[in-house]
Amino acid sequence: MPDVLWEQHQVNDKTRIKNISDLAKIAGVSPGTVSRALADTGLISQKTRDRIKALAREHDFRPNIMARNLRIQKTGAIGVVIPLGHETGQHISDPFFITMLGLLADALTEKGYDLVLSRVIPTDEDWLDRFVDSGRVDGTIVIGQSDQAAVLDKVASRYRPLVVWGGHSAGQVHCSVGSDNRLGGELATAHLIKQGCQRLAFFGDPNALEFELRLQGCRDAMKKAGLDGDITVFPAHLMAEAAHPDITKFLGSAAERPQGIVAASDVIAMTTLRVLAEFGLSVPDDVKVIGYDGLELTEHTFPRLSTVRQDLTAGADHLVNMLLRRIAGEDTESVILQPELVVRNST
Amino acid sequence: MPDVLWEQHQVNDKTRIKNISDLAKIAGVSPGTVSRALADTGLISQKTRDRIKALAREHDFRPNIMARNLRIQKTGAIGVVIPLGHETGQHISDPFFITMLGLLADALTEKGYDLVLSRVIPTDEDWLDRFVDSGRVDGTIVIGQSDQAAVLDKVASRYRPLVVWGGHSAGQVHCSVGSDNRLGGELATAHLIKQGCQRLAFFGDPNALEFELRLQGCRDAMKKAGLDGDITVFPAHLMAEAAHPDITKFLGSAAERPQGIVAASDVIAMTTLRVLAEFGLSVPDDVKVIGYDGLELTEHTFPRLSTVRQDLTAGADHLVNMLLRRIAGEDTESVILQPELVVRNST
DNA sequence: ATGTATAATGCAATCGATTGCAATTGCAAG
DNA sequence: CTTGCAATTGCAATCGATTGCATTATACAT
Repeated sequence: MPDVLWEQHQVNDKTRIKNISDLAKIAGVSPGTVSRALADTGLISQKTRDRIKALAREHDFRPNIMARNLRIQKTGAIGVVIPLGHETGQHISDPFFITMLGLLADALTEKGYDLVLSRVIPTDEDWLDRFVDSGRVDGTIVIGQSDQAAVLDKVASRYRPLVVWGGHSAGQVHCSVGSDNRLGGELATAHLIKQGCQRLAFFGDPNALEFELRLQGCRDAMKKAGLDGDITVFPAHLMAEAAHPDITKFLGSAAERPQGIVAASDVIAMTTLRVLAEFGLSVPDDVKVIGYDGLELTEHTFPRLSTVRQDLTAGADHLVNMLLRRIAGEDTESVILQPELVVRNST
Repeated sequence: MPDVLWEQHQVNDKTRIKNISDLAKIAGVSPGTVSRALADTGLISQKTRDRIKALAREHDFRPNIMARNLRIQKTGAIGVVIPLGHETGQHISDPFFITMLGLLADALTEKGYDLVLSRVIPTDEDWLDRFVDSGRVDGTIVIGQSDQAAVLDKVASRYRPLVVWGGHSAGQVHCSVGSDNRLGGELATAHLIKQGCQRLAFFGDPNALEFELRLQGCRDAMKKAGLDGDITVFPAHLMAEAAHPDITKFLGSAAERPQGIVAASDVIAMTTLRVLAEFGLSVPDDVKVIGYDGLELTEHTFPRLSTVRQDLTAGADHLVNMLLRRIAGEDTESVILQPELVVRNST
């Protein structure tokens, strides 16, 4: 351990290159030249450029990013914000967010951007303004509209580099990427009906835009199948911990137990599966359950969960590509991806 | 006074306030005064301070963060990096990472720091140097040592603001926070033995430091129980997708099927549960399985998974508190948290 | 050589906020 | 009405890299 301290001293008292001017001095050129050499503009002769780069490597010097950012007026970072609007207790560790976040991290890293993560609980209607105006990021990706569609529209009308993962509704101002939630809901419901379900329930809070759309899809399917009566809507919480007691109560007291349950998300579906098991009900024999999202964890439930898969990888790629185009000043249209029915053992 | 207001509106309608000098101009003071007023240094008289703040709000002006960062030589951001070393295919969406990430996001946000996320696949031994020297962050949290303990030690010897989630081993240079992995492994194994298991297996790759420690704990427990023969070590992959075929093969061909399985992580345990179900084996009757981490998802498996819980919330809090202290120049000791045995239905 | 075109480099002004120090104002006591 | 001291405010130099424009070095042709 003493050696360590000693080493530090050694390194420190030798010529410590702290900025471009220092390097310029020992290279015998001007700071501007160093800057250009390091930046690989074609303006500097091969020879001096190599020499400067070698020196930089030798002293392991890296240009100060803050100064660079200030000068070029860019941060090199993209903000990813997760609004937890319609569900105050909701946690960022929701598997869906997390999956999306990981994919975005990969896509952004590949493009050379940093990802700054922000979990926001919308308290007033300026939360997004504050974030985008903070000057910390060059662009912003919002994951999920929650119940904040109005805020998103407001900001989008003045702030270009903004894209949103979520549903698309008529007249929407902000640019979004998401699956066709209504179609997805219809696929799920039609499948349940085909499996013989008549009494259906929808587990999820329609205050979230995407869930609302999925629910509409459910109704579409029922209409097409000529089923009368409405689907029972139960606004289950998003988080498993919170949803479990709710769903238990609902299923325990429901006068007529639904034969088929469309869950608004895989996490809700998983929780439902567990509650049903606790009631001693068999899935899919007694009740059929289908999820939504197509997360990897649906492979590991028992029984394996049928679901409506959204291609999140493609979605993440779209989000970052479109965002970069918007940063570059281009205009972009919202993208609606095709959802895909995945039939496994729970239906 | 009226003239002033009128003038202000003129300005407001026409030119946007871009920087502190603009605001200083319309306030009739110097830029320095504006800076001090907005920063709430006690140096500016109540009256002018209020006036300036009001103007700032009116024009919704916020000082440029990049300029501020450059001047005060701080970024206001903390890097969180996830090295995916011993497992190239491993994905950031691993539930454990994600959970930790969410907790860190909360803790950092609360302290006023941004979180910049970086997923790194260590290709050479300079990956961490590059990150910490990039100048984008004031400090760095590494989640998981993976097989990169040497790199962490190297960087830690010269870069103070670094803390690591993971195991603690003798002579370790970097400052870490983590549970007592060896004890945790022992707890899990002792529990299995107490439930009557004799032939045991450990699922997980000991190349990762934490897993190695957990495995040592397993051996400790066996020794204490006087069991002869070693525990069978099977280096299952971390990701469920990759682990599933592996485990299937292993359990299908193992001459003597283990009676108890200690999984190095909850995710591995979950996958094991699924494979066993597919073999038609009953848990816990035929085989007992215990996980490690105590993630929330273990509540939702079937059967509910016994596991060794690490208090990740406390861990995250320690990580950020210690990091902030290190940034402030203090020294900190590694922290070892107590793991806790959680017995549910899989053992 | 001499001129000219072109490739390399240097110069100095930015980007916008912070802050040590100097200058001013305010206020009270003399 | 000074003088003195403290409370405010202004001035100007930073922080470090980038870049338009000016200038010098090099190459090539005549």
